[in-house]
Amino acid sequence: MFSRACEYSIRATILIATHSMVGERVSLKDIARKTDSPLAFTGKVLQQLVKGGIVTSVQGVNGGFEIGQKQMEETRLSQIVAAIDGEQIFRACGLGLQACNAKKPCPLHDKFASIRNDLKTMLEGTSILDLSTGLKDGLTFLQR
Amino acid sequence: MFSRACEYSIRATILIATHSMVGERVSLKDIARKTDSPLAFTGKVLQQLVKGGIVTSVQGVNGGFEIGQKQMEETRLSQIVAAIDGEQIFRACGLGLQACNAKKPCPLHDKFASIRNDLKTMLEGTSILDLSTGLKDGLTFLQR
DNA sequence: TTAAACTCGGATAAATTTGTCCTGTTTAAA
DNA sequence: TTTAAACAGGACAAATTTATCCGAGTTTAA
Repeated sequence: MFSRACEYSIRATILIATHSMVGERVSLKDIARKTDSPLAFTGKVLQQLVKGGIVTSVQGVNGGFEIGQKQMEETRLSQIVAAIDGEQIFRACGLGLQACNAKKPCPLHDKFASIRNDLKTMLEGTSILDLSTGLKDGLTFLQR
Repeated sequence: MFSRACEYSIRATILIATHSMVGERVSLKDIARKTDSPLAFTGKVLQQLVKGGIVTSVQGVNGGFEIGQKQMEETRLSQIVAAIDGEQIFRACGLGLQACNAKKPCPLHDKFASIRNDLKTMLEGTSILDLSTGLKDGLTFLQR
């Protein structure tokens, strides 16, 4: 469904949020370890999120990644997905046809659009905070 | 959502069905042209469908691909997807975590499982015939 | 001022997916 | 029986995604 890069970025962001909730930063090293993600590659995708204004990074000793309280409340999962995988997933035809639309639909158009819209609605309705509270409370997990 | 190979295979199968409805075979050449797919690559994925028993091929002059009436009624889109992309799409965790399940869920588990099940239900409830009739009647399209 | 703990970013490598090419085999018809 | 149309399949090439490596810059604290 999502690319690896996107999966890593979501896992990382959720972890960062649980630390930011208690006023801590997380290093890339810890992120990679606690989300079972390749360190250097995760570093790359996190840079994209920094550029996208979704998380903040601080260099130097005691540096790391963090996300503001307001950011984690307001940022939607859809924004992370869009930042890494692009908007295609929200609009693309299920059969890969460029010209497919409601007026000239592919055979799967209606049925697929329905699912795709449900996905979009779900991603737009889910904040980073929503995903992070369960992890912080030990109700959900990020380990492989 | 689906791989290119899977998109091509679905497009090809739908086209084959519209021809089989009127007792014709379609050549790979025609399939590639009418579904805007790369010929040789589409040939490969069609071989997988032949091996999977979803479509039938006939070699030699006037050969081509076909699908039986019963096959197009009974074969579900889910079977094509499974034959090409595997079952992962129906079971995988949204965040790519191997160990994610209902008892030890990832933060997105419930919301994602819901969408994924809707997709599964849709694919299992859609037959090749369902997709082909609209195309045959000129109500839907396969051209890019 | 030096060392250590960090992120940043370019280069490169590995793996996977996508795509092409070419040769062989089968089949029907001329 | 020859020829041409068609699928089968191996080898290879291109493109994309995933992943690693390394040097450089930044910041804190000893």
